[in-house]
Amino acid sequence: MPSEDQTNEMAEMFRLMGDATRLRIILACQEKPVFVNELAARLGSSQSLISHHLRLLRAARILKAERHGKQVFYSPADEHISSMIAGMVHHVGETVAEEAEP
Amino acid sequence: MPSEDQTNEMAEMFRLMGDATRLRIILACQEKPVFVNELAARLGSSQSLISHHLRLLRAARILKAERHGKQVFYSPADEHISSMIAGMVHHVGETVAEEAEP
DNA sequence: TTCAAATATGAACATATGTTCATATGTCTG
DNA sequence: CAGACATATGAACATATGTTCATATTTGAA
Repeated sequence: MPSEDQTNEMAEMFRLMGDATRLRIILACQEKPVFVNELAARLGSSQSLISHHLRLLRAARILKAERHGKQVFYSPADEHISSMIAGMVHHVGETVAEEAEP
Repeated sequence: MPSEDQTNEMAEMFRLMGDATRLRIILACQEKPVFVNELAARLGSSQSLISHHLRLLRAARILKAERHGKQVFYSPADEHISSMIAGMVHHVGETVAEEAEP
């Protein structure tokens, strides 16, 4: 049983992953580092919105930023998070499949 | 890469786990089934609040309800969710440890 | 240095969300 | 059936949160 602080930190992590825009950002960064404008283009969101969300994801150490010239590339900061995301992807994959079967 | 529907469902799951009260409810139900008033007592929250949250967790199939007489016992509805929670517990355990070391 | 490109930040706003209070519904026992 | 116990539900409210618009900051090139 996790401590109260740990529980709060977990909740904060989940909360950050619990917004569709933010989750899409996270997913988009899983394969290879992506820079901000590319994220905005892919997700069809404004650069400002993406940047606001990236700040939160950076602060929570879910993503890390790396600058190359004018562009800032974002990638997963933590392997645990990544594998948990992968687990959830797996989960919804199976859940949807089960519901469609009978 | 998950579909848009799957992404939304993932986000919804994470969102539900992203509230401290709800996460505590989920954690409390992991070991053995717990009934509503016991949850309220353990978490120091009102019965009403717990019940509201339980409804959301039921609807998302994170917890399932089972009635025994007057009491309704709640337990994990899905093993994937449970193992993901466990993974996150592990994660924050290690993260806190790492930060405390140097 | 000056300009443009890329990203970050701040204020403002509409909406979503957690909590409380009151009350309804369901269930066992006398 | 009546009454107590356990849980569920609805309305109301204060606050948190996602998004937009405007603007600041940083970086590379001419």
